Amino acid sequence: MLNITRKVEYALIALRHMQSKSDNALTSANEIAKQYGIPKQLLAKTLQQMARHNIVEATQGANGGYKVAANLDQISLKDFFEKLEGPLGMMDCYFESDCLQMTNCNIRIPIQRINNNLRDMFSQMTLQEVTQ
Amino acid sequence: MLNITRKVEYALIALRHMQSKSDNALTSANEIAKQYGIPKQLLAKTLQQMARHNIVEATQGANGGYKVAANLDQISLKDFFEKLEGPLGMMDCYFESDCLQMTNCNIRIPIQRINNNLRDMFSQMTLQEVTQ
DNA sequence: TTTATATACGATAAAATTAGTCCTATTTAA
DNA sequence: TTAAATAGGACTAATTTTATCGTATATAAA
Repeated sequence: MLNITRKVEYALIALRHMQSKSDNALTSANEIAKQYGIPKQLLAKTLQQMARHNIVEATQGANGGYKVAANLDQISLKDFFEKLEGPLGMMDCYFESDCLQMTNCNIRIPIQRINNNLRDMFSQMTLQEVTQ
Repeated sequence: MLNITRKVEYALIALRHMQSKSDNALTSANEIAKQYGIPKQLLAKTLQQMARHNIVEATQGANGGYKVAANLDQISLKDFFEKLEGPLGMMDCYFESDCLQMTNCNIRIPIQRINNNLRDMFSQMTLQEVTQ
């Protein structure tokens, strides 16, 4: 319960791998996929998604690849998770309001308190802490 | 991401509902299911599971039902979640060690740190805080 | 200019998990 | 004896997650 997704897992592995290299070195999706036994296409999509969010920078073509583009200590884990997977919360009604039971629901408020704690916690942790 | 399951949600709704009644009053699965629009059978199973863990106490037969049996302020949310859904952690390798990539994995240690934070947070919150 | 190796990305399929239902047994008050 | 309730195993349906397929585009190097 409360598992992170493979996508996030792969993204973290990739970031950490890239951070261990010199600043301008490029890393291909293939290289990471092989080394860690990760499905290449899925990893590629994840890297592309990070590129769209300017977390990594892509270089196309032969000898291309990715490198870290952002200051990872300025990106909270909350933001990182949300960039990859969308809203971070224990129940959807934190964000959406189309639950039919809303008027009857007796745990909405307390769940929101928990949610806030959870989001605060991940807001205070940075990507750097995981990938350094 | 990081959603709780319906089972946990239904359990919380049921507990809160029961807590709003006088101490020895019994509540049937049917009553809760109707009032909150929850599938009755699924709710019943959830109540049964809580009964097995002595969170609620069941009375069988006609006019039977459930009532809160435990001191909810002495049960952490972590324990509650784990009673209903098993190990609480962001990645299974926190508990299991059969991941083939273990030797290569570069994020195991940092993820364990996050996990510890997460578990600590839910260890410090009580069921009572959600259901009061 | 061709080829090989990359990224980009939409569409779809497969797998796993979660949610819900069905059925039967047992218990107990009326 | 009947009705209403819990107990729980087996199964089905729905949803989400994970992975693959196919094609387009970019670029370095032969």
